[in-house]
Amino acid sequence: MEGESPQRATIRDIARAAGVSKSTVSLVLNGSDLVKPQTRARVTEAMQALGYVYNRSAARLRGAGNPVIGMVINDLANPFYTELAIGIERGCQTAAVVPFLANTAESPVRQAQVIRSMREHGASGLILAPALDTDAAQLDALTGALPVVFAMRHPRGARGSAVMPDNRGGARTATAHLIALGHRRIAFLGGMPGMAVRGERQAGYRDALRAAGIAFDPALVADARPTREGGRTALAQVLALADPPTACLAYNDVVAIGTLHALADRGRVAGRDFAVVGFDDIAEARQMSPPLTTIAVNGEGLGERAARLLLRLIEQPGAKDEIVIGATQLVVRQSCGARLTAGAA
Amino acid sequence: MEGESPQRATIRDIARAAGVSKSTVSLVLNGSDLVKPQTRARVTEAMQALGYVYNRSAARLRGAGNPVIGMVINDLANPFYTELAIGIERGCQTAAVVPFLANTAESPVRQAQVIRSMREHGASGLILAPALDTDAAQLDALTGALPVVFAMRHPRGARGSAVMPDNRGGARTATAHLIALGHRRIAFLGGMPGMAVRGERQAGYRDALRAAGIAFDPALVADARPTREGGRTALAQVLALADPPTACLAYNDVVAIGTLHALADRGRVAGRDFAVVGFDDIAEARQMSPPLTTIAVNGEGLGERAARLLLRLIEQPGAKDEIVIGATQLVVRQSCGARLTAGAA
DNA sequence: GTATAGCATTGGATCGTTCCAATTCACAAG
DNA sequence: CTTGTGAATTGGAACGATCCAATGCTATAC
Repeated sequence: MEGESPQRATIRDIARAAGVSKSTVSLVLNGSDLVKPQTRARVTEAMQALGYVYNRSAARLRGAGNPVIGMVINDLANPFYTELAIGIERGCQTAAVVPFLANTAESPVRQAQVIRSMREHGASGLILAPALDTDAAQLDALTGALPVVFAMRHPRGARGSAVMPDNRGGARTATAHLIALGHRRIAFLGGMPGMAVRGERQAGYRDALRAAGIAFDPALVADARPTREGGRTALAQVLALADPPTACLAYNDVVAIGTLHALADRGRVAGRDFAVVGFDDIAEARQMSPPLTTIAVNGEGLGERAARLLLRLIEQPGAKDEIVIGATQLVVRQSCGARLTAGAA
Repeated sequence: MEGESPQRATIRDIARAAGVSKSTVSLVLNGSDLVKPQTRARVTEAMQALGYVYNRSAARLRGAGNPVIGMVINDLANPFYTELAIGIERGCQTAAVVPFLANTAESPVRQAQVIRSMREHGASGLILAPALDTDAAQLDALTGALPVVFAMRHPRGARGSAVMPDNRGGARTATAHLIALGHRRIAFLGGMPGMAVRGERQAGYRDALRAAGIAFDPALVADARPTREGGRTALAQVLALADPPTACLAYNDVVAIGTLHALADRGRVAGRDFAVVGFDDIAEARQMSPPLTTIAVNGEGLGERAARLLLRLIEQPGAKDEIVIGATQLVVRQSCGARLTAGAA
């Protein structure tokens, strides 16, 4: 088994081996029906024998080949974004499109590198879950004329389409649910000031308070990084108040899970001693003890829609940008205590 | 602001605009010090003005440019693999290498597509956390002569280097720890028959039992998918035994977390009523209530080492394949009840 | 003035594919 | 025997970069 493949085989090598011209090999590669079946067979056989690997770089140079799209995700360590990415991949699978994934870990610098790299590799479109503090002007310069679909966050003023959940409506529903369960002092936990999504969710929270005639108390809003750890510290902060809350809406599920654990640490039972509602409905939420009541945004579905929207934008370069707002749904499990109430009623 | 960039600018366009030849532009792009600073300035300015984007496809055709490597991960929904991916990215960041990430969701079919696609895009090396049931011969055919580093799993007989934790040793240590805490009936929960990693961890488990003179009881081994849900069902299965265990070693942290929740559901306190030890030490383990005792494998560190190993293999094409076994470490938290014992002693 | 450097720049062939226009081929119709 | 037709195949010029060998330039030494 000497000399397996010193140099990558090219279509010329295949052509020589199959006794045809390189043009014919190219036709076979592109599935043209102009090639006689018998010839096609000889060519594919030669490709097999020589271990031929298609060279997309060469093809793209001629402007041919399937489009490549890039997904640039701000935080793959957050299960929600993993679900989003999986949805995007599924949306690409039907079309003959190759998605490339990159994680920016919330770093705008890394984000810039990654976007540049994807453009250099010839990406014909981008799905972007932008890092925090992304500068819209800088981003516009970076993405140039490429079609862009933002997911979850839309940097104020940046050019591009967007797919996002109804943050404000979802938070309003969640808060109203807690109010209906009899709570009056409801905390809003997690997320940092300046995060746009958090702003929207907080607005929904205040909508519901206002509608119920409950005064907004800034002391009940605890800033914290959107992590499990953040959920723990945020809960600790509001429980230390002289007049502590009896319930909370968390910025997202990861934060909510942190508060659930923090409650358990204190020997308090979520859903009985304190009500918790999350946001996102990641797969994990259902597995908690008690299972987490939350607002389902259907991350995979949003990803799939983002992918399809991007594909359409690539197909029709003239198309107008579009904002898609996904519906949300309250999923009542046990961390909010609704079942107890229902049982008592 | 008409006619922004109808066609992507090429080095010829830059050359014309800067009044130099395309060769000079190329030299500037590659940071050659042969170019007069003043000329370089004129060229970079022109690139700025025309919004020039480097075309890697063209460069690679000539065999130039930074290498691209692919990371093919079997399950990004498992936080452990997310940590691994983040480590790999960090390992690439120092070198001027662009990592591309893809998720196979444990599907060998998808894995084959993804590997093919990465080769076609000119990847010069692969880091592969292979899907379950990956066929070694088929994989060899797919990866061809590319340098490959397997992470976590090494399909029996497949060509390539590997970076893996000391599964057997870690499981032995974990089990010995439970035995030292006084447990005699210790379950092994989660994972499916045929999973190589599980086989190794189970071997370590049996090593420790044997060393302590405890008979292995097959009834204490519960198969289940390696998910939170799997952890729940596996625990339920062994707790239903006539002679139930008092402790368990979980196949991995995700499974362990499932068992923790299942215990809480039954009103039992992990670490007091039942001891749980996990495997991997994902970030989440520390956040549990009670915090999870587990075997730390340092996923990010393994990823970083895999990246560096691959880079070396790419540099020196003649280099021998290498197997790296990472040390593991027992991290004692509270789910095993050790602290109680320590307090009582 | 010519020779001798060495620095800075440049033309052109090349990488592996696509795709257009041109060619070959087989065969039926005139 | 020529002509026409459509199917099958082919040669060659691109695409946008790299990089070698060749050239132009400037300044100094003789």
